[in-house]
Amino acid sequence: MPKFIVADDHPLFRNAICQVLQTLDETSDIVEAQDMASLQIKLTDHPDTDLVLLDLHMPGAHGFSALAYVKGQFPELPVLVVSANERPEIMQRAVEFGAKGFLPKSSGIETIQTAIQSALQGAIWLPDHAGIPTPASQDEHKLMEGITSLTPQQYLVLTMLAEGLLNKQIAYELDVTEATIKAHMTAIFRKLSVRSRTQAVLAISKLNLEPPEILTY
Amino acid sequence: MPKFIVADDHPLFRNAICQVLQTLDETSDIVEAQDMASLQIKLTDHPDTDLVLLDLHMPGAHGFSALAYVKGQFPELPVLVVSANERPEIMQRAVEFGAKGFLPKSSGIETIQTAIQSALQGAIWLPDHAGIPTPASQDEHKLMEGITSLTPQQYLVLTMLAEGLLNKQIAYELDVTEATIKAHMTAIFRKLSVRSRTQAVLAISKLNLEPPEILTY
DNA sequence: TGTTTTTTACGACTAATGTCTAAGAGAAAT
DNA sequence: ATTTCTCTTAGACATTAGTCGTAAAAAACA
Repeated sequence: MPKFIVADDHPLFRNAICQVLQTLDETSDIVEAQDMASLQIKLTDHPDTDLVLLDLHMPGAHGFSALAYVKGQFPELPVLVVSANERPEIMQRAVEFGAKGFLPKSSGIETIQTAIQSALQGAIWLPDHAGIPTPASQDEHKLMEGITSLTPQQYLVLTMLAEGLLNKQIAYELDVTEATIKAHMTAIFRKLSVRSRTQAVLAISKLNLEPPEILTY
Repeated sequence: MPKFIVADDHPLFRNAICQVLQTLDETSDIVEAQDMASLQIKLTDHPDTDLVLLDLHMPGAHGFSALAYVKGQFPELPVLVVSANERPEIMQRAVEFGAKGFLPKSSGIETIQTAIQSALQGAIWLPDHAGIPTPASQDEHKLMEGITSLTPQQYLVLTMLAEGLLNKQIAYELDVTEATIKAHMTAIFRKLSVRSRTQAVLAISKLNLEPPEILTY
């Protein structure tokens, strides 16, 4: 009886994935999450999860930073990244950053089944058109490590910073003092190796899915 | 005797484009630029330019913001966007934001010739695989208009802000007072409809080439 | 050439950010 | 039971950021 968490903000696609999981094993225990906040809760509530199917574009998730955060909180938990993105570099990055594989949303039923079973057995799975790996830079890895080391609250503050909110606003939303937010900011800057909120925002926007503009001719 | 400006930071590709321009018309007058700063100079030095071939990833250029800026400074000047990006939405956006067309860097010689001649004659040119237009949002247009209305100095300050520099650092680089940079910042915020440098950075990073995550199933 | 308009520039003032030290409460690990 | 880590807050402090009013310079225009 395998246990899954399906994290995707798109209800239709979440349902579709759940359907496929049912066909794989009738006794599957499936938990759903539609944003990073609920995913956080489900993850702590279900420590015996066998596989997380993670969309990188839910509310509160900023591209690969979401993967880094989950891997940081639950290093042993297998994660299969699910995304509408089809770029080979992105797929390769997912694996490089600790995912068990990358499943494009355009995949057919059989493909989805194969990917999940492969991930459950501990193997890495990538689509045929994933191409040749293009390793991430040293800086990218450093940044991912930094996000990995963030505490849940710090990650939350970072995502709110990435919404363009002031310290004051973040404090109000989280119902804490501005002093607390400042303390979190300082901690975040240290971990991400940046010196200001502006640089922090620039750093995580690099983890979105922007192309490194690889020219070959 | 048509006059061109080829703006691309990649020397090999710039040369390749220039070669093609020569084959089109021996008497072509070709000016080259490798970053936004030099492009600015060349544009003012050569007001009789017939067509600009613009790469959106030169130093000082932040995706479509570079196009917006050029169109703002020289509204009548035809611009053909050249990019390694192959995503249909990006190609359509280029035209929607005022370009005469979009030329993928993977194009063959004949394709490049066709695109340039088409642009010279005032027509819009897009590759076959540009697909169906997916209109930009109201916000995107507002943002582009904002960048269009920036003065040269303001655009420069904005790009340096997007590098994560402090006001103090920008002031030092441009050899002006910090007070001046602050004044520019205020003006930039007004034009982009944002309230802080953090939000300004978030705004222009949206114009890079991020996918609107279009799901079709 | 004279006159707007725009751009660039700056100082003074207020608000927001970021650092440091210190410290209490609670949860989790050993 | 003790240690460790996280989250929280405070106050004091230094720095940075942002607004407003104003003025010189440059460009556009008549």
